[in-house]
Amino acid sequence: MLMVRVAVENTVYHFDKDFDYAVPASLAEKAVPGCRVQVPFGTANRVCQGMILSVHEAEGNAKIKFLQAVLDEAPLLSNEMLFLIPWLKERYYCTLFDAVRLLLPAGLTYRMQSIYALAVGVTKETVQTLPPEKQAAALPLLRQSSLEKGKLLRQAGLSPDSLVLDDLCRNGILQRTMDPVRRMGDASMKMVRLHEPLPDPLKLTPRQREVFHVLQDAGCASVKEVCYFTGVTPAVIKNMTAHGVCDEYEQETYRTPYLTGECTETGEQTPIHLSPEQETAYEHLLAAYRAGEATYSLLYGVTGSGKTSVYLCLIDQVLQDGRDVILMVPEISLTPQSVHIFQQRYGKKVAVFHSGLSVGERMDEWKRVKRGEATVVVGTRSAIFAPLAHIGLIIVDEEQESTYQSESSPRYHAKEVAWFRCRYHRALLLLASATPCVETYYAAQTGKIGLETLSQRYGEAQLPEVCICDMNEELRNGNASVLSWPLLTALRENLEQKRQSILLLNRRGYNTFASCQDCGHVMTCPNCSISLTYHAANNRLMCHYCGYSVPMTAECPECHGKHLRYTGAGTQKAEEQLQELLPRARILRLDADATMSRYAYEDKLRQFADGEYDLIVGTQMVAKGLDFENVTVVGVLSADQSLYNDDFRSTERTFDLLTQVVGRAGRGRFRGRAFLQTFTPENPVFALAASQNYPAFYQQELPLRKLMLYPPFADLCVVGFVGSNEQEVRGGSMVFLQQLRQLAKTEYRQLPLRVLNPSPAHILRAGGKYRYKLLLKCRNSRLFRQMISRLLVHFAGEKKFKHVTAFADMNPDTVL
DNA sequence: AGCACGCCGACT
DNA sequence: GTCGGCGTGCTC
Ligand SMILES: [Zn+2]
Ligand SMILES: [Zn+2]
Repeated sequence: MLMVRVAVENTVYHFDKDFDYAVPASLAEKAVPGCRVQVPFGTANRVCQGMILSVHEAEGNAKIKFLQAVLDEAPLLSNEMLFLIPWLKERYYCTLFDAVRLLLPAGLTYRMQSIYALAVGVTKETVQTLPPEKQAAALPLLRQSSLEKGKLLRQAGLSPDSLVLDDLCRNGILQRTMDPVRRMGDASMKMVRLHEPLPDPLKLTPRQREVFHVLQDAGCASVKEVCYFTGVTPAVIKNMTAHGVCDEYEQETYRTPYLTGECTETGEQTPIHLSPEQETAYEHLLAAYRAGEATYSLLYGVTGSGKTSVYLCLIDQVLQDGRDVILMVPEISLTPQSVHIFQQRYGKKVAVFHSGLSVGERMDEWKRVKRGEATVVVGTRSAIFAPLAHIGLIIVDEEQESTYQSESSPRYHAKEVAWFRCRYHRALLLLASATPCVETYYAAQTGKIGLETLSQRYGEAQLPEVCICDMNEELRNGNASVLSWPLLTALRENLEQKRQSILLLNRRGYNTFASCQDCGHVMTCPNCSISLTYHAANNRLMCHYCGYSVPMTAECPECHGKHLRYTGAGTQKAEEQLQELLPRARILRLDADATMSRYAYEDKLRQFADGEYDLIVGTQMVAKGLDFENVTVVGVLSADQSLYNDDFRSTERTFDLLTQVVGRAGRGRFRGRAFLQTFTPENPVFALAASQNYPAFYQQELPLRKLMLYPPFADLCVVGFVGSNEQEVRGGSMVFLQQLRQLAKTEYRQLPLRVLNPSPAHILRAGGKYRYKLLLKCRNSRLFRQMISRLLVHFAGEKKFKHVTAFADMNPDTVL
């Protein structure tokens, strides 16, 4: 009998596998791997969708059910993708169908919809004998023969999660059928504007008044934006809507400007002149690519060394061979200008993927790639799954960016997926950066992957003058403001001379660390060497990796002075101070995260470039994308929050940021100046960033990683526990730990493993749920993943903890 | 997760 | 006697 293995949509990790189905003779031709199917599943034979993973011949047995329908004419997934599915499941602890969803553009997957109709023989009279609630639910079906679940419940005036319909089905009054429906609807954003006319009298709470003013200024804005600018929660806006002060509505996200920009069919291959250094790197990489085996290299090139030219030359060659290319870039640098470089050269062969695409646009691009019309894919994280058939080269630009790993399940790492694809296609994987992540540089140093270096800045662009501002000194001189004297002076000069400046605030830090005002010593955990966090509740300093804690005192353990202070909260409100200190400056508040629509963001940047603002104040992420002729002063208001964040990567991240800032100041005609403000100027990271010396930073950081057993010398696995009852969540984490210990000392004895005690997550409560976490220093091997997988499956089956969910995340960006 | 099967209390 | 409570176990 002809059988298929199917990844079924309605599974959960703890019982997910490929399920066998028999193929009825009528579908024998159509049932091909890579096609979606409709199958009965579970005791109730609920109809759901699945994906055929493989076809085989086998004996049937009583348990086997039959495929109901094949939903695609031709397979949507290639062989490579079909291999990738179980690989994703094994590495990232997701279900097979979760993996399928990653590979298909949203909008292509169907949603199964429940359609209700009156059962045969049920009449008006039967309905009228029913109790009121049931009657209400059945009445609309006397007028319309069938209705979708949501619509029916709405018409009946019942809540969307009402169970009445199921009851009616059981009583034989209603009949339910499942229908596959295309997930429709484009990416849209919730918008809000003031209601016309406004209610009279207009009564507003202080928070509402803030929202009101923002809306008066802006006319309309996305709910997210309003929340961001005013700091209120969406509930406030909802409340105002309920009182008729404003209206909420959906708006389709703006079509991205650079996708509609015209470009020639084939593009123009203007010749590129490489410097000797670039030429060498290019030749080496080309040779590695030509060798015909999968290869993995790092292109380490200082800021402004012209990595893009090397990319373009390589891409030219790969395309000439008839093979395809993926270029991954961080969201922030996927600007119209950067995309234009590629569109100009490769014309319509370029497909662009990023998070701002509407469902329809994403689908169009996906189809163009699938049909082979686009062979160069430029995009963010999800571009790694582009359905290219003959990959020759994958480039990961700014490879240290943490956005290459997904922060929602499946928590895949795009760089790992890239390596999977390069192995499959015997292609070249090229990671590139001016500040590679320590793990990557280590792999290059130890010869695990190739290394090419570009050490010269292109043209005559010169490094800016860097001023490291000692904020302790400022305090002693009576300056308690957010701007040090040198920075303030520079900003005023710039205003005077009509030049522009950029200031970076820290993203609101979550931790309040303790430092000595006399010697600058920062309190760290003796076990983990990360900064300790001050907890007001018990007046202690705590380590959120291992739970170590000490009482907070005023005495510094280093210099025994009495001025140990905790900082963090209270250093906000920097923006207000800025406006006071520079009353005449036209300040542009900018944020690169999802709070602002892409359109608004590009628009604002253009206004800045046109000189409509004097100063950008942004969070740190903004730093990367900015490149303006007229900007000659760049300042980081406080590098300390980032530097002493309680995370083992905090030094690396801060070095990355500061290096970018310094590397970008003054790229135009005038020499730039960079100001780095800190309470601990003696920290070597500042001098290293000022001189753009990544190798020296690496030499300093690596021994610390080794000593403390952090990547690249160990992998860090976080097991998270979430639930609404704190006791249960805590208990769950303890039981999980016990079972882990048991397995680790018996069956998995050979695994290197160090377990840190379970502890409350950094933000214990989020969204009404309590969260705990367990940290494991391990080696991310197949065997280790098998152990974790078994534990997760077993935990999901524990009746005692059925309200607690556990998940695992390997080397996450932040440790909860 | 969802859903059926199954075994006990309070209703006609 | 039975309707319906939710404990238990399975998903090709
Ligand atoms: Zn001290
Ligand atoms: Zn610790």
